[in-house]
Amino acid sequence: MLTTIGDISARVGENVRLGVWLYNKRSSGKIQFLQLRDGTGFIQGVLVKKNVTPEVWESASGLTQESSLYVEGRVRADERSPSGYELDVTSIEVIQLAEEYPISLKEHGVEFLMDHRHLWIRSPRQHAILRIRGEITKAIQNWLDEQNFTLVDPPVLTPSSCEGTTNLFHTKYFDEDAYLTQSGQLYMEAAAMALGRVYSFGPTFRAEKSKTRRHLIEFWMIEPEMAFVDHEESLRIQENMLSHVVQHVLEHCQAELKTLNRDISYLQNVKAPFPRITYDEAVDLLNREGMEFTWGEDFGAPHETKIAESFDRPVFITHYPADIKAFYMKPDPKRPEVVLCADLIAPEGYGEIIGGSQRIDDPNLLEERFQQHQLSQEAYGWYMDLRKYGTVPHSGFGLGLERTVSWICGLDHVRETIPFPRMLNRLYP
RNA sequence: UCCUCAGUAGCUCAAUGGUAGAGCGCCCGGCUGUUAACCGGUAGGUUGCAGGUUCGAGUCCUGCCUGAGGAGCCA
Repeated sequence: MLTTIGDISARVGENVRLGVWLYNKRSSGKIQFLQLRDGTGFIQGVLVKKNVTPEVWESASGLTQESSLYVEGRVRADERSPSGYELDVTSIEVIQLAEEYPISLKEHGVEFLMDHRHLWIRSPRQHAILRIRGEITKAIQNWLDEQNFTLVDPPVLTPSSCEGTTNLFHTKYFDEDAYLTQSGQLYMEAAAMALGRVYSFGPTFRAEKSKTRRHLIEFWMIEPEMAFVDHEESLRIQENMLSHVVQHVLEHCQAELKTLNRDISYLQNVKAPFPRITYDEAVDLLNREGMEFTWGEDFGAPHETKIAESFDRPVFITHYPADIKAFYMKPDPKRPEVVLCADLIAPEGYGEIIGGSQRIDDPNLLEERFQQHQLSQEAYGWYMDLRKYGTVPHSGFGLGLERTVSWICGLDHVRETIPFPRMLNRLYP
C-alpha cells in the first residue's frame, strides 16, 4: 500500500512506502540526502550510515538522477525542510537505475529544454505550472456546471472556416476537403438553441505563422454560448467566472505559486466587477498617453499593454468598430458602426484572454453580412437556419486557456503552459 | 512573410586573424545536515553546413540551415 507525498503531512511518525523518482542527491561520507518526487510533491529522504543496513546504504550510493524506486521510511516533521517534512529511509527497492539524465540542475537554453519537453515536465517549475493548469480547468468547469451550463463538444474536423479570416489546417476527409477547427462557436450557437446555456472545452488550431510569446498553433479554448443573454449579462458572467478561477487558484495552489515565485498581490485584486471602457475611450486613452492611434484600427500588443497599465485588474474593451470584428457580431442599435462585443485584457501585459459578443439574431441582417463577406449559402445554410426557426438574442465568448494560465502563473511565454506545445517550428516531441 | 540577434565539449558560456578553454554534468576519491551542496582528480571537440579571402579562420566575406525575440494575425 503506497502513500503519496501529497498526503505525507497526515502520516507523521508512521512508517510509509512511496513510489518515487530520484530528483537529486547530496551526500557526504556518512549521510545521504535523496530528493524524491512522486508527482504529488517533493520530499527529502535522509540516510545516516550507522542507522541503515550496508545494503540500503550501498543501493542509495549508486542511485542516478531520475532512477525509479520504492522507498520505505518513517515520516518526520523537520523545520530544516522547505516542505516541513522529511523521510528517514529504512529500505530501498530500485525499480530501474536510470541512464545518464540529460537535464541537469544547472541552467539550460530554450531549444534544449523544448527538445526534452517529455522530461522537462518532471521539473518542479513545470510540475507546478501543469498542476495550476489542471486546477484552472477544474475551476472553470465547476463554475459553469454550477451555473447550469451543459458541456457540448463541437466537431474538430470542419468543412470550412468559422470566421473566414485566419489560415486553417487543411486535410482530406476521404474525397472532400476538411479543416481542423479554429473555433467551435458557430456549432455552439446551434447547441445553445437546443440546450440554453452551453460551453465547449477543446483544442483549436490556427495555421498562422505567429512567432511570439502569446501564440501557439494548437491551443485550448473554453467557449460558452448562452440563449436569451444579452451583451451586458454576458460581461457579468465572464467577470464572475474569471474571478472565481483566480480565487480558486489562490486558495488551492499556494505551494505551486510559491515555486513559481508568483507575486500574488497582482491576483488578489482580481474580483468582479471588472472595469469597462469603450473602444472610443481606449483610443482617447492611447492618444493621451502619447501613442499614435487612429479610430478604425485594431489594437496591437503594445496598445493592449498600455491600456491594461491603467487598471489593477482585467479590463473589458467594448464596442469595437464593426469593420474590424467578425461578421456574426450584433451592431449596437444606438450606433450601428460599432458592435456589441468585448475583449478582456489581462493585466501585466498578458493581452487578450477573452473575446466575446452578442450575436446577430435578425435573419435579414445576417443574410446581408453573408453577402458582404462572400460566405456561401451552401456552407453556412445550417447557421442561417438558426435565425429562421425561433431566433432569440444570444451571446457567447471564448477564453484562451494558455494565455490565462500564463497570466495567473506569471510566465513570460505560453509554451510552458501546455504539456507539449505546438509552435511554428515545433512539432516534436 | 518581414525586422533584429544567436549557433564552440552532454549542458551553460569564454577565446586581438596566430597552440580550442572554464563551470556544471558523467566517472573516481574525500567529507555526519546538505538545499542548483562543497573539495580534489580523470575523460570529453569535424567550432551548424558549403564555399571564399589569407602564410594562417572559432574569429573576416557570401550563401544556406537551425533556433530565439519581435511585427502582422489572433485567444
